[in-house]
Amino acid sequence: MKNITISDVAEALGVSKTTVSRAISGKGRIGAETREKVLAYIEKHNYTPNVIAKSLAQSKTYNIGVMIPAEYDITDLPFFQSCLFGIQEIAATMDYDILLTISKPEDTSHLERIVTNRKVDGVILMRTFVDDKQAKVLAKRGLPFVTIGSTNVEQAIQVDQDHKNACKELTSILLMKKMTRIALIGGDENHVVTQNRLRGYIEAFEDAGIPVIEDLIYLGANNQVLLEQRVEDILQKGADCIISMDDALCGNVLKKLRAEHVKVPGDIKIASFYNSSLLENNVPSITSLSFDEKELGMVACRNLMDKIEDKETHKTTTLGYQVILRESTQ
Amino acid sequence: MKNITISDVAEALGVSKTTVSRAISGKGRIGAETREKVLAYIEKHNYTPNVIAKSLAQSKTYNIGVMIPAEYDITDLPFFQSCLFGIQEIAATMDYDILLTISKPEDTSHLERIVTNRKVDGVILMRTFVDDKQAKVLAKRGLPFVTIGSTNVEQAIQVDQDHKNACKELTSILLMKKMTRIALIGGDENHVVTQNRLRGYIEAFEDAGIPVIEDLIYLGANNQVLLEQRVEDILQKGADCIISMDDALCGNVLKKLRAEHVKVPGDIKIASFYNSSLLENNVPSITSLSFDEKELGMVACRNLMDKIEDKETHKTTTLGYQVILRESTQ
DNA sequence: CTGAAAGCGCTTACAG
DNA sequence: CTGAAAGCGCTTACAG
Repeated sequence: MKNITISDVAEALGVSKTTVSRAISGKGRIGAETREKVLAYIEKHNYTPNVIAKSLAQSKTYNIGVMIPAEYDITDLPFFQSCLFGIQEIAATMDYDILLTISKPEDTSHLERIVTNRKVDGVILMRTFVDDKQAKVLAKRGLPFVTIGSTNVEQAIQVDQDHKNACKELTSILLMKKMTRIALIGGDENHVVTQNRLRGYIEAFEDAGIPVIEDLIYLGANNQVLLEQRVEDILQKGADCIISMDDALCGNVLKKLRAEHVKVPGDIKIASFYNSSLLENNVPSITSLSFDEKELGMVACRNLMDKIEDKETHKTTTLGYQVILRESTQ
Repeated sequence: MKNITISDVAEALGVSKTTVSRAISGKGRIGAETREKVLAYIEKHNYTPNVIAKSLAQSKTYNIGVMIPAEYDITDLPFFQSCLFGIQEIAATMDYDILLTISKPEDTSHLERIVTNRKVDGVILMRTFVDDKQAKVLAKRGLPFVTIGSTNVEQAIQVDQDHKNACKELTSILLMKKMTRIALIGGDENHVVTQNRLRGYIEAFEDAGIPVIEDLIYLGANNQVLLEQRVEDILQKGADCIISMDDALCGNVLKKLRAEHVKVPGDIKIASFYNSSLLENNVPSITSLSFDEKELGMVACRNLMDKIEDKETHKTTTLGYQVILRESTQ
């Protein structure tokens, strides 16, 4: 039951290992006839190459690392799963596999381990941070990597959804609908994406010539108690709309409003990000920004593959969005 | 910038590669003094072993494969993420990495590829099926593997949550509360777990000496239209309670009930599985069965590691559950 | 306790 | 177009 190797094939066919290797890889000159002969034999005796040996000889692993941040709310966000799906779809077609790592973004030990152990040819970071330790590690090591989300680490190949313009367009529409006291509740301030959304929000006000009410901007709400306080605050300040930066957050906002007997959209309008299944069943239906996460993963992976194989790559790719207006802002 | 190898260390220290290898691995006799010397040098020049070379020499990859089913509702279920988290936590401590593959359970091509390419030392199947192609492939290849969920494939090491008894206890409680027309809406009939839950449901009726109403059992509801029809059916048949086999399903049931102006728990009681964030914000709060997914992943991984290293392993492990009674069944 | 040597299964200059 | 040989960086009987 021992595995058949390239030597076995060579011996059986009376050719050299070199020839067999060439027939398989398609690299180097080789006679058509010889190639056919080798390929036929291989097929018949179903020889399968030992990828580890190939790895060692080529210093390639045919693995890509995918880093998922271990966040408190990770179980709430379908985002990563959809995205991963896209990555895998592309990777599989190129005969690459995915080495998955879940870790806290400030803890680079897992990342350093897989890099040090040379277990991957490149890495995809599923989320970027304002001070991005992981991106820096990769830049320093000189390993190809792409970030999902923008970053100021120069060496990164970036693929991003256009959160800034998405948030800007949403805010503009709300302003057009005569809301002006629009509260913005945000996720982690260390996420680049949070900053981008904020920028979009502000630009919308600027374009409309309406002053931003700084008081209504709340970033970094990361627990239920704090969030409830903020919602109370917002209500007291007489806001006419709340934009939440993700559906999990928005779900909690809605919960609090319900508890306070505040009607949506009667008393206050509501909008959210991601259009995920989390709020799918909410009554009223929730206005939301929608992105294509699977496509995002596919593009990220394709770019990484290109970079690994030293092909030309776009340094930055930005994907679109949809604004879906529903009952909650009517 | 070339990587320092075991030969470099050996040469620098005037010892043999064998000695260096032994100092690092801790295998084989070696003098304490020599070992210290090697270790110190390695530390100072931060030598890191080439895992690929080690792999080739040992025929080990230090990777475990994790197979996630590509299901229509995968984005809805936080289950896999929590479980994965547990797996990775254990794997990392053993210096193993996770090779993740998402694929349709009837399509074994991805699995066969990673096995054929010898990219993993063992596999965890995240879900089992009544006719489990993936488990069969692994059994045939003789690779160590553990299944999350039970299976009739003999070679499998199984780790499961006690869905049968969980469902039985829940049903018993509902029966005790004088509900008897309890509808059961299930997921895919090909999932072993679906069958186990059904068994628990039936046993509860048997134990109570109450006849099961076959008419109220609906398995395989996999789209919204069909589901809505079934809910209409259930209402018409005068059921007093609906148990849904997962929170995504339950969310859709609740949506339909709301549309029909049926009050929960006034007109009908509701119970669900998983106790996930999906229904966290629902009003009324939903009675649910709760499992520890992360623990599940940890146990699965630990068992696989043991199997890979030829240690004793429990052939079957069953983890507990909690019944959380809330407003929806009051 | 230590080392020389073969081996893991490929790839790839180099030579012909 | 084809091959002999060295090399990738480890591990591991075997001998001493």
